[in-house]
Amino acid sequence: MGLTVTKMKPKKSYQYVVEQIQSAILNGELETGERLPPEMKLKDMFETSRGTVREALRVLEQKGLISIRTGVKGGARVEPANTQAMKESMGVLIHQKKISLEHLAEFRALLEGQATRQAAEKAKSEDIRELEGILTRILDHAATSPDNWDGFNQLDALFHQTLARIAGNPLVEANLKTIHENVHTYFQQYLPFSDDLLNEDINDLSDILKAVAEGQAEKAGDLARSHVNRFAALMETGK
Amino acid sequence: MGLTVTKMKPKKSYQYVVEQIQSAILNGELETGERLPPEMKLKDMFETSRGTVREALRVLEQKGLISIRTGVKGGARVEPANTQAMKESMGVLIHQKKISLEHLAEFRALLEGQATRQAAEKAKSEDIRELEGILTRILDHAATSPDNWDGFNQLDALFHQTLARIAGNPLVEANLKTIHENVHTYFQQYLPFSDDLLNEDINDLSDILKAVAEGQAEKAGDLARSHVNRFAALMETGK
DNA sequence: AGAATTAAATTGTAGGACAGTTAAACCATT
DNA sequence: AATGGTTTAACTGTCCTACAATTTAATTCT
Repeated sequence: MGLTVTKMKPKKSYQYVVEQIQSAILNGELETGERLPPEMKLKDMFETSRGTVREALRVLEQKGLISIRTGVKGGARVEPANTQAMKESMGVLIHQKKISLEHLAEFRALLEGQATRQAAEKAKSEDIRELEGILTRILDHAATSPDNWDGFNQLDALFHQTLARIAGNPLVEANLKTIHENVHTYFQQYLPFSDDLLNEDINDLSDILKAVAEGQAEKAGDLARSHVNRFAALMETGK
Repeated sequence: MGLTVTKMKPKKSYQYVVEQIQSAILNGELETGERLPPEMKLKDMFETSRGTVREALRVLEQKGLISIRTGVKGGARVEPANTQAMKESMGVLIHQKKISLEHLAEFRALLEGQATRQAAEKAKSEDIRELEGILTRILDHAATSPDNWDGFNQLDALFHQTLARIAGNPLVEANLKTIHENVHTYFQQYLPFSDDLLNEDINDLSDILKAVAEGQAEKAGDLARSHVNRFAALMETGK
């Protein structure tokens, strides 16, 4: 019985609208920032009702492909590529306990390791300067407002995201960004602030930067991995 | 100037509906499979219009939290947790960022390596049997319809996805599935069929399975990585 | 020139009507 | 008593119309 069938379920009409607008966006027929026709016009173009068009627009909005504003010159505009939808769906999965802190940390360690290793291979001198700049800001921050744990974490994430950008693979970059955002949102609570922790983190980042600057790819990757793993372990034990 | 503000943009009313239903689902107040009230009832409960309720339901549907059926006993039902929405948004990103075959392959090799290594660590005897079953089907397929390249690729993907499932990290699993789908859709063209290729692939999979069955994690991971890299290189050269 | 007002374009929300879909209840025929 | 067809009722799917709210641009007033 090698027969395979696909269910013949008729598409709802808003789906046609979604599909066509989506592929226009993905194919570049609609450029980033470009304005879509108003709902009334779309309704005529697709020969459907305004309600149907609006349902389609809601879906496209949720997918992060467009944003909508009211008023004259308002309407739907094509959004630049962003990880918002991915972040949200990962957040939902975390809530649903389909993804645990362990899963997140494991995946993160894998990606940070890869990103850092590649960054060490590819980094140009201006990249190194950029990383140094971020590290300086972190040191500043630690010196001036050492109890602003949140701002500190944002700088830490920026450091890692910059490494990912330097590494040059947008898939790694996007996934890491999503993970950072979700760790921040859901698991920050588990990592209480302490002076030791802050210094430990700064030391780790310095070591990583040093290895990257010297082009020691394997070492840089290993440092990044163990850095992530160590902090994840702290979160899991709750201290 | 350490003042940070969040814009006061009034929420649209469908968003209140989305939020409340979403948190009811995530908090478990609405159980998986449970039926939501019909649109008319929801409209009354939220004191809004049916159109607004429908826009909210579209968003929840897109988020993968509910599914909707027509007819009596139809309506919105809470979906089990799934990675559909995440895969979709990642797929969109791959398109939008025009991610190259190289980046895709690099990322894939990283994930397949990790998944296969972990599968080797965790696989139970029934997992091994399942993989053997898939390999048998592949051999069958090669024997009976050796020129059905497409069906062959699907089985190959199934083998890798099963490894990912055994590995047990849903993030790795979802990412790999997305990549398989996209490789399948966009790059099939670049890898023309040949008998040698097919045999090579079957040999690779056998070796991987052997290493997994013997619990040789590092070896299994390395085999998977080089397997992916070799095929990616073939695609890039166009033959 | 600058401030206040009005106008116009466009989405947001509400309500009503009817068509399409499906599960279940009912009925008829063998 | 099973089988098969028909009706009914509970829903979603689609369309239409009307008006409120929001925002930019144009106009008028001082």
